Amino acid sequence: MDQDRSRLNLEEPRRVTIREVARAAGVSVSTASKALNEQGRMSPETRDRVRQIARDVGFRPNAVARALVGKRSFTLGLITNDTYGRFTLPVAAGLASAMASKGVSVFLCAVDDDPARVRLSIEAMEDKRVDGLVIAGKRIDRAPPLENRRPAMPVVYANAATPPEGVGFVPDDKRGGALAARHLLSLGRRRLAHISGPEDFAAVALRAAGWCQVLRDAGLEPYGKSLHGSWSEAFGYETGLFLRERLGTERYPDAVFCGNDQIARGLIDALQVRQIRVPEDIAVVGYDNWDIFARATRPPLTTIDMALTRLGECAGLTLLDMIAGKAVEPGLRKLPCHLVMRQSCGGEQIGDAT
Amino acid sequence: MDQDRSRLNLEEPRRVTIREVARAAGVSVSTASKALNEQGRMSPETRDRVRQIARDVGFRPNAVARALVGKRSFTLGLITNDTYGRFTLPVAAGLASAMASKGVSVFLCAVDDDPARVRLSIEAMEDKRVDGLVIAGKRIDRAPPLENRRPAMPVVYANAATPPEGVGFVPDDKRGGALAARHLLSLGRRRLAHISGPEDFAAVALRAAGWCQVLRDAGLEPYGKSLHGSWSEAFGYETGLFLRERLGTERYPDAVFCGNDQIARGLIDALQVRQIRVPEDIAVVGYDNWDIFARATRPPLTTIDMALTRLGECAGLTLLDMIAGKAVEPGLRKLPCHLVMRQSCGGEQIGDAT
DNA sequence: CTGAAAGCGCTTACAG
DNA sequence: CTGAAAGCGCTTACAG
Repeated sequence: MDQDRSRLNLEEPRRVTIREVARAAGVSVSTASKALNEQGRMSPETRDRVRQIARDVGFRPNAVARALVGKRSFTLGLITNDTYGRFTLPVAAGLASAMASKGVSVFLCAVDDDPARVRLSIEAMEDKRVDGLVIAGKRIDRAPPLENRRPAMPVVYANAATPPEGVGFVPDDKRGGALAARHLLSLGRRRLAHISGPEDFAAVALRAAGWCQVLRDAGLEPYGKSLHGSWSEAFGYETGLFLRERLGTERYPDAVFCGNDQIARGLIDALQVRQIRVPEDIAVVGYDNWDIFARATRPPLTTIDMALTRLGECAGLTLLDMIAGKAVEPGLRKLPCHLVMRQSCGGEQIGDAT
Repeated sequence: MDQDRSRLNLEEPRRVTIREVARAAGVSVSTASKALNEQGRMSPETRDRVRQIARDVGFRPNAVARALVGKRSFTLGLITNDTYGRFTLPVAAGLASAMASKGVSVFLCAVDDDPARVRLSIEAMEDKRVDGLVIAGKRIDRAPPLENRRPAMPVVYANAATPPEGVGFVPDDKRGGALAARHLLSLGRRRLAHISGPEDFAAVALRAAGWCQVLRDAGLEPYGKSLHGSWSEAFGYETGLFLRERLGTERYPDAVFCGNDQIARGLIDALQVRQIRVPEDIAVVGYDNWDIFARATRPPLTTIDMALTRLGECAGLTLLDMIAGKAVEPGLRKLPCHLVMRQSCGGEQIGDAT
């Protein structure tokens, strides 16, 4: 056993405790604690001496002990049903990195959509006394199945359905749709078609609503039927092969706004087969700014970015406020999207904003 | 403040402690503890009574207190520099879910490649007394910059460079290359070309080595030069447009093994432009089994799956062994890859293994 | 078989 | 200004 440990360099380092710091400084443990935490009044000399010695011996307070006495663990849980990761990944990255700079660590709980795993995760987070929970999803009208469990700590929702009295953050999809419309109008396009994902997604309706409203404000109607299918290249491709037939229009549209980048890519590939030029004949705007797609499309895709990393940051910072007892209004926060220009719309290329 | 709490349903639930369970059961705290943990000898009656009462009042032991006294936090850290997420995401999912079923939670630390953030993360993990650390990367010949810090707890590397005395898990890329070669040979292909990523990636050399060895054992030489470029569709596409020229061959190959799915997809798109049929004229094998690419390629891609989710699981389970003090041999474990058949090679379609 | 005591490493009133 | 005491919620020897 000792052999094994040494073979793997596992010798437990006997970590230095505050007691040893206190003794080395010739003060009591409580004085050492106060010096280290800048609490209460004390002579600058002893405070500095304690801190210097702590630094010298490499003292680092045991966060577990601190959590036990302080009722704060400086720890958060992230519960997500998006194991596929398209959405949670940027959210998690933004959250973890914003929290790291506040000294807060984040537990990752991947739960699929299994209520039993959700329950287990929440219990684990409760047992470990996390200060708060971020509940993240892959669509804004669903959430991991919490059933009726109300977690014993503050909760913030991120890119997921938020209950009436909860606090949640989602991308402003309506504004995203409006951005796409305004951009295409500004380029002089007038026959504006829309192809999107399944109708039962709230995001689909919101993006379409923002899109339509801008068109109507400009005195236009959406060009042709609005088309719905899976969030896949296959749907975009198959639609692109028979675009006029599907839209029920005589002419081709001169612009298409697609509900995500995959649909946009499939569409563009099919238009190429049909010898239709993008952006000359048809301008295309995608949605998601999923790099790996948007950049690889020929031509590279102009698309809407939902700023999910920022969403993760905001969710975390708000959760920290709630944990600190600050007043936080319940409700849904819609975070701004932005347009990333590449080459699928022509027009001025202001460069790649990513 | 009380208003705020109630508005947000933040009333701190006064969680029940073991002391209350003990009192309700009419025993001492130590007896209650032993009953709950099945430690020591005691009469079945009191044990059952205590446990029943604990269940009734919904007692859940405070994991923080347990960690403090037990020197085990049932907590792991995952440190990754793959914020892009292609590799870490499946690794993290496999790790977190395998650990969850053991009652172990995983902290997510995204560090980019910034040494300062690595140091901060490791210190945070040490302070929080995690039992062990998984260090994950995006390529097998690099790792997050630990500098000379040796973490104060057991470490396992996952899909990252592993130091001589460390324990690491990587996909068996050499065998992956061999699998691709054997598959194409079995389909009767004989002019076998290879296109891969940048030469300085160890994975590139390993895949090529496995590939070449199988060819040589079959009395063949790789067909044409082996080509290297970025891990992108663009490289695959541009190579596909001028395939013979790039390979330096007179005829087209009848099969191409690509270093990743993106290159394969770019290649296939270009071959379509050139009116070359896949798989009839050229069979194509990718690498990664990145769903979103492999399925969307026309035709869907036969490719090598690195089983990264399983890699995350294995890394976690081994780390648990090390934490438990079991003997674990240092060294690199190469985990098997497997071939996923779709339609880019023809041959028997045994179905989609994903 | 059961309980009193000590202790994990820290912080926080409270005396001096 | 400094320290002794109590306590966070548990577990673990050790007596009885």
